[in-house]
Amino acid sequence: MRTPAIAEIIDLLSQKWMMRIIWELRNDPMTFRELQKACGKLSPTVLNIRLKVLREAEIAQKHKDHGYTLTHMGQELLEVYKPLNEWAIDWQIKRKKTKT
Amino acid sequence: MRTPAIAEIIDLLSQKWMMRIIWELRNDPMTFRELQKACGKLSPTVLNIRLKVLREAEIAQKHKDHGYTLTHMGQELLEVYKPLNEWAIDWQIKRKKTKT
DNA sequence: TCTCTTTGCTACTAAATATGTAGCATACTA
DNA sequence: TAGTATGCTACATATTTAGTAGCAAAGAGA
Repeated sequence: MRTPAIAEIIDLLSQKWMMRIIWELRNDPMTFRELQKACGKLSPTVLNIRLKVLREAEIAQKHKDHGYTLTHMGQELLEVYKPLNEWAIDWQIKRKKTKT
Repeated sequence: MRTPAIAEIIDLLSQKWMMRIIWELRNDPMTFRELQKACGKLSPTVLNIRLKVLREAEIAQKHKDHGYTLTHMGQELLEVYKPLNEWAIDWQIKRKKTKT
């Protein structure tokens, strides 16, 4: 029995900063340092490792001149963030009601 | 400027094993130990911490008798996994073509 | 040509987080 | 009443991340 596709992407996305980096790349293109700033306290060590993985996974790519962009697959992955975003807004509202 | 809802859920889901635990909870209900086995090498220490966060976030809940289940919000979050799963299958196919 | 910036990225140590194993208290089962 | 399964904690070891400094390459301006 082989690893299901979903398990593979869950593993990849579960690494710290991974989802965030993809999310920040929605504003194509981003330089290495812009990405770092956008994420807050993300060390260059980790960013470099994450970008390497994202490139190998063909989700992001390095642009000729400067900066990084999402590949076509990457952009389609970004589409998944939409329902997540909608869910998150709902979640925030419902939790506010529950609190205090 | 407050934290966007999406950023909050990205932070939560980016913790190691978090996405996986939610995914495994699709087969409601799961005991603590079943969850641990399902995830592979997930230590009880971490599982306990994650479950606490998930309960506070009202995504999972502890069942009276044994085991854990997703809340209503949790089940709706699981819906987001569907487009992710479809994407992942596509991704796996396309990457196979590229390789070797 | 000589600085001054900005780029992507590496090195290295300290801090944070996860693993792995043992085991405890409770509750149910035979 | 001994056995088993439950949720969970403790703690030492291993892995991962943060934080800072800095380098080599590329471009801009004087």
